[in-house]
Amino acid sequence: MAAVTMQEVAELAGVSAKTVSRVINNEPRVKPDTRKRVQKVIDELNFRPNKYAQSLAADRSLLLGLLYDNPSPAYITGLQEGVLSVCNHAGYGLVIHPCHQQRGLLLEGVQKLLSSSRLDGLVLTPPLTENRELRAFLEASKTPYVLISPLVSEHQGDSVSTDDVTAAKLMVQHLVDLGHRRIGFIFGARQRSGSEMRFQGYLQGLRENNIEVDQSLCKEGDFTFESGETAAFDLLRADNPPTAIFASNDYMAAGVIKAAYQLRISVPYQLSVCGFDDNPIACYLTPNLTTVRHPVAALAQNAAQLLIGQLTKSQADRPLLDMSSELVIRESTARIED
Amino acid sequence: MAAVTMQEVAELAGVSAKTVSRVINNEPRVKPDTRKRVQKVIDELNFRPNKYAQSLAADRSLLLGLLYDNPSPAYITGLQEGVLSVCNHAGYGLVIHPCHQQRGLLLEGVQKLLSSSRLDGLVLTPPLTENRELRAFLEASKTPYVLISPLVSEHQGDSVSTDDVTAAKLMVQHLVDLGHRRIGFIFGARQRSGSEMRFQGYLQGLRENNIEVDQSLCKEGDFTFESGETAAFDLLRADNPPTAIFASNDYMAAGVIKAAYQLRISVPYQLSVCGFDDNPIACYLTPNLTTVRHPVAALAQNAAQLLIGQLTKSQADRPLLDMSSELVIRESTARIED
DNA sequence: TTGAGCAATGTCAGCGCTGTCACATGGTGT
DNA sequence: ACACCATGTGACAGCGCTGACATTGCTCAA
Repeated sequence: MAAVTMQEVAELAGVSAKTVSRVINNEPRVKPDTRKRVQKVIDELNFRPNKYAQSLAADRSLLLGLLYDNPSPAYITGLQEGVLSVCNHAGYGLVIHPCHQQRGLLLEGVQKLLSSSRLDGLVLTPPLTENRELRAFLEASKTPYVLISPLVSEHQGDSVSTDDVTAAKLMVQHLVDLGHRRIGFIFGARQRSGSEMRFQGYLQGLRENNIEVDQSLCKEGDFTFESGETAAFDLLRADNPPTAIFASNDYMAAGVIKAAYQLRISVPYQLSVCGFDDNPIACYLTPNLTTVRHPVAALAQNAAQLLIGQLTKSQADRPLLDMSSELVIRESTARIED
Repeated sequence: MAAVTMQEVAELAGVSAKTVSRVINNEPRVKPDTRKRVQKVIDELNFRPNKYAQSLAADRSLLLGLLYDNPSPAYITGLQEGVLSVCNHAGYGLVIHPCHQQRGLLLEGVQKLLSSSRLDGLVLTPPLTENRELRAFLEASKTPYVLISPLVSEHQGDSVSTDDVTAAKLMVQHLVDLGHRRIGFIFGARQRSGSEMRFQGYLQGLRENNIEVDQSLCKEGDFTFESGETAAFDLLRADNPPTAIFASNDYMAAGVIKAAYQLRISVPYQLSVCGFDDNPIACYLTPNLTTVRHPVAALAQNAAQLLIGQLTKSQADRPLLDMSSELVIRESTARIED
């Protein structure tokens, strides 16, 4: 390995080590000429600054942390890739930290993480974004952080979110366009982010199409498969069942499909079903699921960008990416037939 | 924050910094008495050694890397948690590195990773384990690594694997116990680990039950949903179709379920279907899938343990965890009815 | 009694960088 | 002509820890 050091670069470029340091840190006050010369040597020697020395000397870790306690592995890995891509470009490292709120020790774990890895900042993901205790701790310890899709926007700091209201409205419009007017809705867990927004989108979508809201078509759920199945049984066994069911996420939509199967109701011919999130399962269900795809990686990239901006005080780094969600129409929704 | 340093601990404990260093590194040559006294101060002050200083001084990063290019997010997050749990206990950090073999630049990315993060060792996961170029590079750069579920065992270094042969045999036995004798089999991608072993298990299972192997019941697949669907169509439209289909993974099993649905063959009443891996989708399918669960976290923990042992030359750290797979019987397999 | 041998601890330089400050240079305004 | 400032660069200490080696105080065989 025999790693190249700044010294060697400095000597070869005929400058002091400090100037090399200035170049790699993009400090101003370096003559463009010098900068170019140094950069050339850096490239030639394939020099990479020793992160540990950097961190030690500058007392910053160049590390971000990604905290999560989310049941969807696909969502997690999507976020990871997004954050990582920004980190790599910005010379930061990423420490992932799966939490388990249920099992307690959340705070202790985070505390340990912060003190042992000395992270520069954190990215919080739902449902951790709603953990007041955690937020309070971070505020108290003055740890910079950004939130991804927080429930409430009362937060004074940085956060990024998708526009679930618009997305849900789009989905309702899709169903209405297919001729549906009795559209059932299954809530997600009330305290989790997204739930309420999705419902608002549902309401707005109906309103825009002059469809009266029927409370009996709106059922509680908690984002789990089982809750979707139960809610669907309720809806489908009622006197005047819906011709379409909009579940607030894909897991619940999968439950709806199962309930329909058991009641010998054919999807999509007798019942249209749609979900939300575009979880990988959407493609594996029979029939595969019409749903809404979120720009998970873009969310994560923007969050990381924001955080790094906050850390370096150089806000105007690069423009944020588009974060609009997209309707993915597959097989589970169809024109009404009966 | 005002982090506590070794100096402060040393003064309070009435010893030199070096002795504190000895304690936190578990070096011998420290009087039990002294060790206890120092440890007490460490606990009281909640002292955590500065990793960056440690790394810089000792020229080791205390960092492991986890390389993957696997399409299953659930598998990935499972591995991450396993490796992390060991890392945390051993004072190591983890750097995750999603790769994209297809898009090229794999080697370049790894090279960059190694030189910028100076990882102490790597954990390779399938299908990266089969990348000769990568392995050659690691050997050449003398980077310690362990393999998870490699295809071939010609590897002289460390690796951990599940016993897919036995697991597949268990599955066949389960089907036979339900009365099936014509059992279809769908291969995974030949070059990927597990494929061949699963087939061997299938063959052995049949042999043990004195069932003759019917080549026409064995179809090619490549671990994708579509390949499973296609293979199932082939199998089910044949003259003498199987009464059960054993797909080498859950994605293909989902494809089989879809094919059966389209052919109006009821699962499990007219056809039993089973998968392999216990991917989360197994629980969301209708009917939900009988499959084989792997101890993913245990695999990862053992791999990390092995790697750290290799790095510290102290092999006998702690015993490895059990890595046997387990049959998970759900709704998609049933007694033969016709 | 002595010195060899070892266990337990300390001393000190230095890992590769960055912060601070000092210095050199050249352009301005008066 | 001078002070004054902005710009570009370098010298140097030191971040918190560990490796190599030095030192101390034992024990124990000859």
